[in-house]
Amino acid sequence: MTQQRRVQARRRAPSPPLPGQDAPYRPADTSISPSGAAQQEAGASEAPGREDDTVVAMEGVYIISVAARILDMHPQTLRKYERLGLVRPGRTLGMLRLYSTEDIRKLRIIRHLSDEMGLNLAGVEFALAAIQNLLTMQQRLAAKLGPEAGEQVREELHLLFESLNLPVDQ
Amino acid sequence: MTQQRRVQARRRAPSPPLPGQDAPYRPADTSISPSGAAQQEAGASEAPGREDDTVVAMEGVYIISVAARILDMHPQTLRKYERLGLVRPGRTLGMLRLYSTEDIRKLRIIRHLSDEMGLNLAGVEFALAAIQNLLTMQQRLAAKLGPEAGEQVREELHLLFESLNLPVDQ
DNA sequence: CATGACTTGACACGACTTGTATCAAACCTT
DNA sequence: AAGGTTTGATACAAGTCGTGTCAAGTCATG
Repeated sequence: MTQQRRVQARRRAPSPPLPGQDAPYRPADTSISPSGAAQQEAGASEAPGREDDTVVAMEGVYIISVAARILDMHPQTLRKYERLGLVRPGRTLGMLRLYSTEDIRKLRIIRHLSDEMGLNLAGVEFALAAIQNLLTMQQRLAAKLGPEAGEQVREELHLLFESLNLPVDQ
Repeated sequence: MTQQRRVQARRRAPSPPLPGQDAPYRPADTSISPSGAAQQEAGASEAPGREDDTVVAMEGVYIISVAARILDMHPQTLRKYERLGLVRPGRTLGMLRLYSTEDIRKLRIIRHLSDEMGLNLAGVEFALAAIQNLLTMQQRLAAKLGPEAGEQVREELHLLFESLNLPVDQ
């Protein structure tokens, strides 16, 4: 009843747009995806002027500066998340990080768990593991119990995610 | 692979057994349970000399000092948890907190989530809600799909809790 | 080859969280 | 009435976490 929210809403924009060396624009080439593709797509999703959550999903990979812009997160934060094992972006031949759209989606969930729900990184790790395990559990149950029971399980899981404020699209 | 553990193991015994006023022994009477019952039972589960997790479950209620001794947690910590809505102990007529064995069990889970797994309190709240919702989901599915499918669900949930390191006995 | 732009890892700082210590006041039992 | 305990409030120390900064390395371009 009392149950205060304890949402801190730290992070996010205490810093003016100072041109510090860590929020650049044009990425180095990738040597994996067709040369320059990441750069192009990143530019495309930035140009329309919409700023945050509702960026249209696009296929492709992004180097860290572009991924950071898309997510509105600090590049150092993304690096730290990788060090802690929360995400695992690919690498170019030159060892540059490459964030896939799947990584971006995962990072959005991480951002929600951290900012909106106030979890620390251990909690984020736990929640991600829980989501992952629940989804595979759903698969197994559907395989074992047949399609209609599987559908019931899917519905229940949907309700669960909803009541836990987990933005999982299944 | 790299994936370091990030277990901090803070709390727990940086303080010598100084006789500060907040770790007493004999509780005040309760006026709800038969007079002195809490005290007796607390004494019983302490006397055998075993110290921590494997205390045999007993029915009864405990005032905060006894509960704190049983759990090896600081009374102030228990009060703070109540303020945050994590536990909701009963009260005597004189407003003393009364912790049931169910509360004790819940507090053990909280302690595990916090100490062993490193979750902050927001994460603990999330995990507790997840556990609760999963258990009621299990009930609903068993009711809808019948006993054998219900048993399958129960098994899957057991595996889930296990792989998430959640000490839930179901 | 030289230059510029960018990323990399490492370190440090400030804000916040959290368990614990401390205090005066109120309560209960002897 | 006296002693012991709980209560709520406040304060402090240690840890967490996002972010700023730096030198060194990599890559494309002129």
